[in-house]
Amino acid sequence: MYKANKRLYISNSIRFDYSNTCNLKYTIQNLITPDIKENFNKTLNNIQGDKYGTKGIHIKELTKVALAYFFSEVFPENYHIKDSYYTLEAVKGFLDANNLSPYTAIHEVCGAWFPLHDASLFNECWLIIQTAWFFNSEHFGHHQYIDYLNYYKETGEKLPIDLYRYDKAYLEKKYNDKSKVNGFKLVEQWHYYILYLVVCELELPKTHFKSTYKGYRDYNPLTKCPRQLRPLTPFKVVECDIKSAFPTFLDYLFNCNLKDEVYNNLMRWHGIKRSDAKILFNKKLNSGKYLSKIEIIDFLISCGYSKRVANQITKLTHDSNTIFLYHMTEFEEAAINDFVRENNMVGAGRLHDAVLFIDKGIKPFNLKIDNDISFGYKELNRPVIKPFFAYSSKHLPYARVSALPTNQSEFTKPLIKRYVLNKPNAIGEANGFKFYKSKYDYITADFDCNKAYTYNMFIERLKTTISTLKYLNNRSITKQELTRILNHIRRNSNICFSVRHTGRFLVKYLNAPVQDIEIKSCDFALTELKPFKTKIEFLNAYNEAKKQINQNRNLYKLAELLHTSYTNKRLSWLVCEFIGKHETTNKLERLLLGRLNYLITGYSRKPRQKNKLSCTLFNRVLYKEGASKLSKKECKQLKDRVVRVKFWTHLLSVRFELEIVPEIKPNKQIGKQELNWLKKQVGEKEIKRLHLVNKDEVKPYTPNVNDFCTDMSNSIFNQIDDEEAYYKGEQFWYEYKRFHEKQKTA
DNA sequence: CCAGCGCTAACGGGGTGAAC
DNA sequence: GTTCACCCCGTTAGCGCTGG
Repeated sequence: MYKANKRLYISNSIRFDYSNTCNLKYTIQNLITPDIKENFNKTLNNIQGDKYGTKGIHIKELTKVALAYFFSEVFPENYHIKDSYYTLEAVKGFLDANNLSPYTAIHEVCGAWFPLHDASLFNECWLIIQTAWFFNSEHFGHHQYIDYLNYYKETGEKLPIDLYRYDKAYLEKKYNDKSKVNGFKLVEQWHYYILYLVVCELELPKTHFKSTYKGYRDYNPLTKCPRQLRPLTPFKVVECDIKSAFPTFLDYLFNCNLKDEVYNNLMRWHGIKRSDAKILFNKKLNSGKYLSKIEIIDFLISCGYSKRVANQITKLTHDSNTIFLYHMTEFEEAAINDFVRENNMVGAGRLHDAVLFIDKGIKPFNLKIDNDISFGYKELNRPVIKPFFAYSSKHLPYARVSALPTNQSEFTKPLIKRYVLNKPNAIGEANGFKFYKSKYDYITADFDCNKAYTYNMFIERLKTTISTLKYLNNRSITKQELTRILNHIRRNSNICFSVRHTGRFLVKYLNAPVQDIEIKSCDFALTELKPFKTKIEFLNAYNEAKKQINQNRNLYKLAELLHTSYTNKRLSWLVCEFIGKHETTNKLERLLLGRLNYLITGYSRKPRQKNKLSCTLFNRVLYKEGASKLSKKECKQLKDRVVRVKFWTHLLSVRFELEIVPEIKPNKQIGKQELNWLKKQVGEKEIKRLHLVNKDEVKPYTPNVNDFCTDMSNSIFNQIDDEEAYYKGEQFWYEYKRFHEKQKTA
């Protein structure tokens, strides 16, 4: 049984002395010099082609310079270059992941996305590295066409024709040729064909390529490459050829309109294929030496020409000065030149009546020139779309990677990504977080891409996202929006996957019915968009926010307790439970409570039930109950304590903007003493919590409960997700006013 | 049937040196 | 001194590839 023949026909002259996975760190680093750009440019302009004996630079050397240019000018400088990056395979991976060139690679390699620089020689670098990788890859150096011919010539047996995947008639025709097939030669032609395309595209000098001009035609490496091998390039190639070239020129010359009909008539008349019709037509017209004018006129009439025109054509076939072919190629050259000029195709290479060029994604060509000559547009190859999935290890700037772009302008129409189902009351807001009394429910289409997924999990997550977006927006997302999302993930996360393949796979789910929607719940939200750099940073901020809110809440509770007691003139032992287990969390509140209780009752611990009355400050001082029993000294001390309690009550009332009881007038001197005492206990920083924040420091925009269900598309809560990162330069206090208002109305 | 180029085997001319 | 085998080297025919 015939096995796939993977014999390589790579001759020494084109062989590379390193593979795609060879680590070239030392070589590359030695080539990185301050004048790398000039060096790369100089080397490019001296590229060796198929001309024997000239001293151009071989592609394998040029590639090393291109790699040095890549790491010097294209690779972002703020990323660490790992040793494993110094290979052709890795660099191609980076170029494929973030392709800033207009070209399209046929084979995509799995690589991390980096913000590459669009350096001045990026396109040159891209083409050289893609080409070099291709020459070293499994896709180059063998082909079924070569294998089949070679096997036949060596053994005299034909390999199974039904397994042949290309033009079988063409192969059969080649079997009949008696010559020896040199696979090495064919592959060399293939090699120089690709290099010549690159040289044309980049407008490099062709001094090291064999190219001769004769009979209005240009004989270059393109004309030497077998037709079967021409679509096999590292990049997308397009061919534009003149439709029915010679009949078109005859039409133009003799003012008739047959064109394609000529070949059609011959095909019908003789029952032959189009390619054979072409040969027959030219065979006859080239036979001026052997055939009489009458014979040729008869033939032309059978093609569909009128007698008058047929007669005029024989003037060309029987021209003693110039052969018929040159009459045609003169037109051919003019037509090609016009086509190239009109479409401004500087990078195109001529192949007789056609031009070949590396595809740059620009399609609207002027395919008809000089009114009558029309050109065909044919893509010789298309990208091979294969799935791949892996994780890269590049450093990510943020702890959480959102699957959906945060910037609304990424989408043509605004997309709702998140929807909050109910609105609980807020407890408070600090450090960019907002906490709620209870958990609230929400639906989100987003997910964290900075987590480890298997390929299947990842696809399922994306399907859920598509479904949820459809549910939230009441419409299916478009193909473009899907591509934007996939590109966003590829760009910002460590997940390496084929955007082309995944996109193509997911397209069929765009219009699928909505799946079960997952409802999540959470008791906090974020008020800012800027991302955290690490997970611990998020947790620290989250905990800090919780702490600040709890502290404020504790202090407010104390203030309120004191205030109401004072208002009701029932000032006795204060009982207040604080949130927070950690010693430092509510040290200030506990100290203050202890101090107040001491001032009010004279005890540092809660007195026994029976002494309750005697321990109330107001009972004894304000109402002067039993005051006569006290000594003068005791009276003075009691009055002093009243002043101190008054001070605290005033301070806390101002702090939380409570309505101040009229008779309270703080003594500034005593107040200073009290504050100094507390400062000694808890420190300067903590004391600040007792004072209202400067109004200017408060952020102008503060989201409120109305943000939730009113205008969904503009609400900040529908743009960001929990944990969606945020960063604030300076810690700030967020006062409690809003919370206080909520408490009142609740 | 025409054109081009590249490659290779075959051919043929000229020089050389051994054998007669 | 003549002859002939042999080598070197340049030319050429034939076949490969392309285009119509």
